[in-house]
Amino acid sequence: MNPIENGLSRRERERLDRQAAMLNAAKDLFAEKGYAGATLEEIAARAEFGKGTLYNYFPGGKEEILLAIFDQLYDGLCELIEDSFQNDSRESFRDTVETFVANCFQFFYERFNLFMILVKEAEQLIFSDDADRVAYFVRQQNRVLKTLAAPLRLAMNRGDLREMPPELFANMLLVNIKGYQMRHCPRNLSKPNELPQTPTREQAAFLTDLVLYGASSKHPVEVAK
Amino acid sequence: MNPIENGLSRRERERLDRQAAMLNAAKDLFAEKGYAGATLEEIAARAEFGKGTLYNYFPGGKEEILLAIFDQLYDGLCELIEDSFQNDSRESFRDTVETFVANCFQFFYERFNLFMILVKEAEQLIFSDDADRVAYFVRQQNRVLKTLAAPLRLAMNRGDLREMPPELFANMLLVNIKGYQMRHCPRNLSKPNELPQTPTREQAAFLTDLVLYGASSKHPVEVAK
DNA sequence: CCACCTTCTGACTGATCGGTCATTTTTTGG
DNA sequence: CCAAAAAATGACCGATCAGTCAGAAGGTGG
Repeated sequence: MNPIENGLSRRERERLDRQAAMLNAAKDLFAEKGYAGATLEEIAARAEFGKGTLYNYFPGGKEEILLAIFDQLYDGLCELIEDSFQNDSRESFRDTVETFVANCFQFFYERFNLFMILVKEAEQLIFSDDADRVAYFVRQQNRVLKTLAAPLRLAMNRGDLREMPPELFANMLLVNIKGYQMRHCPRNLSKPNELPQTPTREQAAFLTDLVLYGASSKHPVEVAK
Repeated sequence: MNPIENGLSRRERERLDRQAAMLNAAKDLFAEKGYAGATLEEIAARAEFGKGTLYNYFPGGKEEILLAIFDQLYDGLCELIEDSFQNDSRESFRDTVETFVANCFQFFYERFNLFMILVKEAEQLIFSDDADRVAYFVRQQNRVLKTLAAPLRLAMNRGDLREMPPELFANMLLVNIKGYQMRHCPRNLSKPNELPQTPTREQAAFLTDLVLYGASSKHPVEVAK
């Protein structure tokens, strides 16, 4: 057996590469034609595989592919949370939150078409009577909540936030971001001559102040120091 | 034959009522499950007809139903334009435009789910290689443009707008409204405990000022009188 | 009440597409 | 270079659904 490189054999790495290629093809086609409109044959063709090969990598078929894309999305969100709250403490907690909110907007913006599809499909799936699928979404939701609750807990310990169950504020924050995004969703027409690019920083600041100065234990004037 | 009432026989009125019921069922189901996801059988069932009956009213089948919904949408938009520019001259041209913009936002808001579907399907259809379908959208587009250009022409004659081809400004206005809407699209989750309802009036004012004081021949201070 | 005509209907058909699997192709280890 | 294992493939199958049509239901006018 060949020596192992960064923990994975060549076989395993190639397998992951192929899976990723399939997922990218699927993401493109879902964004273009919707979940129902994209056929497995097209997805396979775009990834340069036969249709049957998809089933070597995703035995659960089309739905497993969709859920794998959800996994990526939730993974990306958790990573984004961790990165945003990477506390080098050079900025105030308020600015850290603003950065986090802006990062969320950016994250959403880069995936607009896909995101809209996924929201729609998620709503479809989560209201199905299949307990497994419902459980899947609950699990993912909780994972994100826990990830965000951790740095919020620290902020509470530092006195930056009023004392409360951190998951509660995590949920409030996420709900506000999603609500704001859904109200202010941009269109990534990938035409460079469209409306100006992501003017979301001041929106992030606005939302941050809104959420924070009802939850922060300090009054805005104190914070301005 | 029975006497005619408001230009239509009972037969004709009943026929139109049934068509309308079918279209409403289709709109609901398209908004709920997307165009691909809604089946003709469901649409027929919701309108309380057999599937075959749909074809008496829409011989072109599912696509004709979709296009009929587009017709309603374009009709509604033209009507909205005419209503908004109903010139009783009691308000300034700027305020008339603001009202028009706000009405557009409202119009969009009331149809959000359906609108998103339609935008998606329109993009799908308009990039098909079927010349008839492309022609249909071009025709509808021009109809709206003409309707809006008429009052703009009058405004130019009154000196409220700089001289230019009115269709040009009509197009600019519509493009801006649509662009703004797509960036600020709300979610009609029909849950009353969601974010506040349609706070779009000040957004309309903002967009109006933006569009107008690059196109108005008068400087803002002059207008303020 | 009947004959005719319109409207309605849902069983049927053909096409599409998700999913399967026997066969072919490629890779691996000796 | 070969045999065996792994991976890839696309013809095939069954389900779904848009669209058809022969016949039922209902209404109309004489």
